[in-house]
Amino acid sequence: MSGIEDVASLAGVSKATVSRALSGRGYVSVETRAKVSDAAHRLGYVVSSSASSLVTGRTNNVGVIIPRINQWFFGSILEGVERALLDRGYDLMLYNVSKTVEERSKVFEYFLVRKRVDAVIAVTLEITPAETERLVGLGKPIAGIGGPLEGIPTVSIDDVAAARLATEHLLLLGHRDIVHVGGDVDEQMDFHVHSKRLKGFLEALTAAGIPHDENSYLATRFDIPGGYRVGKQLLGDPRRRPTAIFAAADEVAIGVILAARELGISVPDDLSVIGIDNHPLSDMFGLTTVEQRPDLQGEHAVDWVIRQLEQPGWSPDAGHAFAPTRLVMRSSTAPPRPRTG
Amino acid sequence: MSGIEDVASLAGVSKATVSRALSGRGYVSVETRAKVSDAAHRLGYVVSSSASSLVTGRTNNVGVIIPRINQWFFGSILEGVERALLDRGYDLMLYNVSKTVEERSKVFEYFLVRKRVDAVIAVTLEITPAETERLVGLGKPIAGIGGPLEGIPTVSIDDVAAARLATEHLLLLGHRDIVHVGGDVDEQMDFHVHSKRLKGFLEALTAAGIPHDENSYLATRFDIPGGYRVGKQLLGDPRRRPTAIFAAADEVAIGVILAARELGISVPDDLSVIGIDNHPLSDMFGLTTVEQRPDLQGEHAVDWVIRQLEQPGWSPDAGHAFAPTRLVMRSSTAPPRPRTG
DNA sequence: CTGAAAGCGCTAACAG
DNA sequence: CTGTTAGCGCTTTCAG
Repeated sequence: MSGIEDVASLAGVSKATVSRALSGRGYVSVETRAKVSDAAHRLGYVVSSSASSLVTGRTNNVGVIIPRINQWFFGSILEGVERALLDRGYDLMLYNVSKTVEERSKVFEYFLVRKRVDAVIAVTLEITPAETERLVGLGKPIAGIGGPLEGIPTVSIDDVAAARLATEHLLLLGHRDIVHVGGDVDEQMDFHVHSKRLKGFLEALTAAGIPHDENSYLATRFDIPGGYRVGKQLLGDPRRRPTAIFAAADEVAIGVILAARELGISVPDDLSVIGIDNHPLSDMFGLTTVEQRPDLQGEHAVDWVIRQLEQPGWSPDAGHAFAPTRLVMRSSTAPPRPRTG
Repeated sequence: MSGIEDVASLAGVSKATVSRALSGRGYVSVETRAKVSDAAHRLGYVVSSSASSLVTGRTNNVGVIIPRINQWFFGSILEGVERALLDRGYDLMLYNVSKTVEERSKVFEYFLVRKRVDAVIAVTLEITPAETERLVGLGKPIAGIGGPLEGIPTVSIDDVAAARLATEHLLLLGHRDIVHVGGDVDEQMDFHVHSKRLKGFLEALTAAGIPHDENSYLATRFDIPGGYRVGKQLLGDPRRRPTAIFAAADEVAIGVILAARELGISVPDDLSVIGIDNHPLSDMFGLTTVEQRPDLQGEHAVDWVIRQLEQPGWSPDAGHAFAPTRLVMRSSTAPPRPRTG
């Protein structure tokens, strides 16, 4: 494995010139540059990142803290972040951190501090003020995705607006008897998501002058089995059955649809269902949904931190950016069936 | 950010002693060690990984090359690898590499070589001999998960045996008319998986003296919509309908079940279905399956590379290890319905 | 535009 | 058991 010295002597220049030629920093004549990169190529030379980091203080690494991987939302974020990072020449250091305190502290106290990363992207992390302080104290660019993090710029969709949009769609179709199935407070996502989506739902109902009570809302796990379970329970009794359900996530909505099918309830004839996400399976189930693009949110966060890295002094205008959403209409919604009798 | 020098002077010892005390390498008296770690703690000192890597040549980083993230099998592997790595004090550098040549070469030629990783774990990568050579040429421990990689130790389940097990289960129940739904050759996983599972299927049929022809096998995408599509097509015509289907992955099996339900075909009364994976959704669909644990495969690969790192000279006995599988029986399989008439 | 020299912060002999 | 010393491989002034 050849070093900069080898390249220098093969090219007939000094180490300094090789460094300048290869890194692009500083003036090098065109022909010298050519000679150098030729020599580097022939030797298969590649800079030692440790040596280079040692002197520059930059690692070209971005740490990503994410609570889980094997779930569409999180996986998509990770894919988006990864792509964006690789594109820009950075490496991605993955920290899959669950909610257990020890694991978290291990990452916060130990891994992240070892001068291994230039910046940090935190995904839907509900962190304590102390942890935030620690992160910020590193003096490194940080961006969050998902929940708002006090004192850290974050990107997410506008959960309230998305929920309102979904609810309004049902309202516009003529539904009056709508139930919202949201997420469990201490499961999966940070709870802001759940409360905000509920808020948007209630706002839309209120604006339309539709009354609601505690039966208008149900919580369950944010996955297909969670939706299925709640669907069975909610749709089992024909007298209590709403004409439409707004699920806070597509997976939940799909679970509801599966439950409805098993109960012989036709979607959308007897029941309209709408979700949020545009999950890959949603198309197959004809699910109407408010699309969010976690991968783009990931890219956005990457842009932020890299910009801060490359233009020192720059910082995001606002503490928070909203990623776009849009309504994707499919066959799971329709006007309520006119009452017979 | 204080350096080793600061700790040394606060503790009243030399830099070398600090290094020894904190890294655990070399002899240090108990009391000195205490003094040193106390000082380090008070200063919030943490080694500079670049400096340390520069001299030791070790980065405490393991690179993971994986073709996709947002799919149960791959996500589970990644979770398993991540957990194992963090446990052992290593960081994980993620390279999400699709099949496009440019992306791959970028990783192989550039990222991996920058002395950034001590070892590499390659997940279901079908790499060219040249790429293998490049990887091996790095002189770093490598392990593969999934497809066998020529010249690289790998871990995977025994696909042939797993498929045989699934098929034998159906056979034992009395099924004679079984169709295998496998994966598209140029989709998703490397094609060895598909051909091996087909092989196991055919072996079991042959051993049982059951004839098969080209209609015994169908390929589709390894996901729920893929299974659904093929299910609709295969089950649409009552005269061609088999009594059982062995899907090469649970997601495909679930798609088949959904298709069957829509066609009014009862599972398992009219059709038995079995898959491979034990996907989280399988329970909900009552799917009988051959369980594989991608997370454990990930841990196994981590063990291998770390062992090589920590005991130089050690190498896996065999070029390949089989991860365990087991049959998880649920309600989607039953004896074929006795012929009427 | 290029070269010489001085480290970046740590570890690994080697003596003591 | 501990200190001294010499780099690891690069980048960056600072002169030319």
